[in-house]
Amino acid sequence: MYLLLAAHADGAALQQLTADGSPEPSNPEPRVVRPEDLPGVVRGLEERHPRWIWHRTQDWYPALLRAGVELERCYDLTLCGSILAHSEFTAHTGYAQAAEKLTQDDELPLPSRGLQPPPPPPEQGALFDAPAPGHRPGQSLEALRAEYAAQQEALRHAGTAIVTDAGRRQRLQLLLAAESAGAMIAAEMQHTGVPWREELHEQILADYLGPRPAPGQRPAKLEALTAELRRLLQSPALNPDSPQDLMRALHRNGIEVKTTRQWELKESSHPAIEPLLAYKKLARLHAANGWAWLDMWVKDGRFQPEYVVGGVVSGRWASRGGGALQIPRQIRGAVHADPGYKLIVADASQLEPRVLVALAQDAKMAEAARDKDLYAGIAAQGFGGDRAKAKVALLGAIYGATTGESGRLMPQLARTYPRAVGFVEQAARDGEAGRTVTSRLGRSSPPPSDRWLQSQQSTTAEEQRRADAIARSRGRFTRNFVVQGSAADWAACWLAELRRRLRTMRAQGAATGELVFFLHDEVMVHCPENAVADCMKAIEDSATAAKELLFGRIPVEFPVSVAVVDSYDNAK
DNA sequence: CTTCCCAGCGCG
DNA sequence: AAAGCGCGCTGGGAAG
Repeated sequence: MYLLLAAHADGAALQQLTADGSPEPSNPEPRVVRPEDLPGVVRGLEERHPRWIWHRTQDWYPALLRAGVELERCYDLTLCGSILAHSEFTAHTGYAQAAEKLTQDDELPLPSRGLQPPPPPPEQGALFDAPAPGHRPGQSLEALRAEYAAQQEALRHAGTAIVTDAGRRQRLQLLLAAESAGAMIAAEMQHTGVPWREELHEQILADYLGPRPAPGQRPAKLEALTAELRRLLQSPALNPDSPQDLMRALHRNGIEVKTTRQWELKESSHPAIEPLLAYKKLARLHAANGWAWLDMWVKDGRFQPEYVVGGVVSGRWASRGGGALQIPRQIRGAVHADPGYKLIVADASQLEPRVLVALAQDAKMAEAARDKDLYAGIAAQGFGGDRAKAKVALLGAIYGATTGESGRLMPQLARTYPRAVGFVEQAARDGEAGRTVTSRLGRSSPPPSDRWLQSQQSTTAEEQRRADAIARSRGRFTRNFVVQGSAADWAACWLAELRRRLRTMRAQGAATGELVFFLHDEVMVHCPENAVADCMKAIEDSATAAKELLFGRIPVEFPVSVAVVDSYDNAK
């Protein structure tokens, strides 16, 4: 059952659709629901397990969650439209071509075609008080119905320009489902929040920085280090937070650095370097995750960041507010389970290299990937047992390293694994030549930038040199895109499978945990102690399911390492 | 005064 | 030990 939910002047409009996006013949008339009635109506309809179709999950779902309504599945027209408009699998369809034309004409697409920046978060409670999110032309029930029908039509023809390919269609359909599930999970995780103990955070800050200072003041430890630096560098007014100021002071003392980055500073043995590095470390903690951050972002024991699904071209999520995807190790001790609960922290081990093995179908590397430690397996096969070397070489292949040790190891890696290396090399050549590349499930890289297109017109030798640099830069991007994007495909499926299993457990009346955090290849479940074993199994089963959804039954393992802890800093 | 960009560093 | 990919956030500092 498919239910389209759209904004309406009097609240919301609902219409039942068929799978291809036509009005359901037995019940074709839309129904208008007043805002205050919407949660109850939606809750009632949910019993029929519909797929909710809406312009953006962010428009509707947060407010429904606040009203206590959780839903099973949805179809996010904006996120799916963005994928379909750019995917190579649908590039030959009218849908993608219309989107392309809109881009060229520089018009605002309907409803989005993935070209809009992410929307600002809706006002608290605004949905049910005001006439609805985005009551705008182009987002009427009829416009959204037509959009859904157009997307389904494009999906039906997924394949190549010559032939519709059931495998590609299935993968793309899976991606759309996983992306939409991701949008729901993002809203649910924001609603739930990460369990965060303010007093533990404050204790960490006090240990590192000293007591909380007055606003605008440096904490005691930073103040002391500043005084020491001023003395050692004979610069009484030095502001160590100013790179320019700092650079001048270093030069006056014969420390000839070109930047003030940590690694360059470490080259020098001047006595001021050690306190300077200490200062930088602590200043970062104070500025990024200090008392101001705690005041701003943690309320009632929960950190509730906004996740931006589709915020990264590769399919990874981004986040907005609070730096949710950059929680530093220093303060992870503040992430702490509630009494009677545990945190289950699981991450996919060496995900990107394993994804490369599967993409390239490199049988030799697959042998190495049967090891729990893929790098050790590779080291044994081609690097004389030197794990560090194997790791640097493989990551270098995925990122496109050209210089340094990583670059030097590439020939050796290519000899041992011609298929795997050949796969990323091909992606790099495609990117250099201005072609797009595509993840396993069908998310394609953006077309070449204007800069790249401009550079193709180069005439002089100097221009040609710059054009080559631009092409190589795009090559590194597309080389990485196929791996990072397919890893994001896998992670999206993992997350969606896990959510489904956790919901099933709860529906069966079992104790179960809640997803509270997701970070590229890592999930955190906040879980009653008596449900830990079942949740761990769900996490592991979901990882296997994700692998098979992407690649079928292939002899490559995607192991997850799982830690059951009270506190995030004990998770590894 | 506000707005924008950069350097630097946190995460994967 | 950094570099090769992808992000967000901060303070400083320049531009408007």
